Amino acid sequence: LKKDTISPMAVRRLPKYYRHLVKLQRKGVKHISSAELGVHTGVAASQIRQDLSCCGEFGCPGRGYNVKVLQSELAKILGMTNGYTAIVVGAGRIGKALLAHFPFKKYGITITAVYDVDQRVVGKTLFGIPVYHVDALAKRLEEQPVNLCILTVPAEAVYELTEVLSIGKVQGIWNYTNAELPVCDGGPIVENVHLFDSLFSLCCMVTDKAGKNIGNEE
Amino acid sequence: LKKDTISPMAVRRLPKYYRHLVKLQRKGVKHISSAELGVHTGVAASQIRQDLSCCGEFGCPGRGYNVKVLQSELAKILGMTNGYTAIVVGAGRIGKALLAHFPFKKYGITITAVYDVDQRVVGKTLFGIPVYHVDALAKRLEEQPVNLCILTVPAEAVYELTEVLSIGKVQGIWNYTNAELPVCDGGPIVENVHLFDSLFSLCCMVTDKAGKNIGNEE
DNA sequence: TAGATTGTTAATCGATTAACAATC
DNA sequence: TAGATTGTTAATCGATTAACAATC
Repeated sequence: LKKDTISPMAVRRLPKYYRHLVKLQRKGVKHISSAELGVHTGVAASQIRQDLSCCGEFGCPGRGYNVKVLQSELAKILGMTNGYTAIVVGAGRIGKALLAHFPFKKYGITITAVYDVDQRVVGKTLFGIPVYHVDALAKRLEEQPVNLCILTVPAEAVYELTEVLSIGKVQGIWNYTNAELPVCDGGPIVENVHLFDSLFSLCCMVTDKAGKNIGNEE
Repeated sequence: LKKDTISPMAVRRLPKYYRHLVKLQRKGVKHISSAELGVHTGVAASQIRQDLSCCGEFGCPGRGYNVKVLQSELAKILGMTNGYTAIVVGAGRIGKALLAHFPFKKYGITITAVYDVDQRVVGKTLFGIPVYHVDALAKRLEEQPVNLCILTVPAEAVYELTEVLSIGKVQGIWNYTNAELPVCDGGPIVENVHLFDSLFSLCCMVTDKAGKNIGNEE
């Protein structure tokens, strides 16, 4: 039963399955059951089956999933085979760290340009990618549309940039700023990294747990 | 009705409320209603009231929430007033980017040490923080426990390190590696950044949406 | 065939939203 | 007092888990 939309919660688990399948294939494992995959990923077997079944029928009753097949099916669902193009807006430390370390190419994503306001980098290249001034972004998006934008600018700049990216028909924004982007319906899909929220969710859980332990074992 | 545990979903929204309250205070706003806060954060008003009420009663019927009071209450709940200490394990680009840019100090977190295996940085300082060899980690944790670890090492190193951190009684791990950490019950709480999953969740949504638009308006 | 494991339906659980008495 | 908005309870919604017939 292939559904027309993957549930939001499933979408967040599929990359985790993919990561594990890559590992399994490297080890030479040919088949894996939902039960076994569940042990490694910390997800219930029935949840995995449900997540996978809404994208199509990849499994084989009695034998489980073919690792190679499932991996390549997930690669398609995750958009790795679409040849997506992306730009990096903001060539600060985070932008540079991503350009240097994140294996975009390996997963089918081509970084076509970097944008910044700093005249010391504009006109040069970073890791082989040409750097343009942010002022040129709107016009360049018109001429050469891209699928994704990796946004690593200071929070003050997001209001204007979100508009430029929306008008420029960017389909997805990977947002590293700690601001909420003012996108409207039909605009780009935003995936927030929100490191601040992530760290303080952790601190909150640590504090919560430590508070409960008073009077208990510790 | 103050509950003894904050729901996992609420924990992930509290930092977002905090961020917005800081903005409001900067603007000089004294009071805010759940309805108004909802417009800015994209969360339903009743959801906000429920999230906040499980931490205590901060609001005032008829007037809303006092911005200053709510902000400082959230700071406490998020652990910002605990004077947490943290170490950075892995002094690569990501570790350095965080040390350079993330305002740990501003939110009550003190980075006490950095650990790496690279002899070129061991013994020096990074942004004023001393860098030690990872081999010294276990012993140093015994002598000087820390609350949090920011883990920015290659995935191969996580198995051993998770054990060292668990034995060393680290309470929380902010995990930047794309591996799942093998923590056991009672061990540190792990908050996964999982940039890979984040990017490909976005790509999956973009692909999903683009697929549905075929035959529609576009 | 017997054992294993799928895809799917039904039951449970938790999270979100709506409603409203209490109250500033 | 009248208007606004809280905290909380009840109703709804969606996501997770359990169960099992189908099937390799």
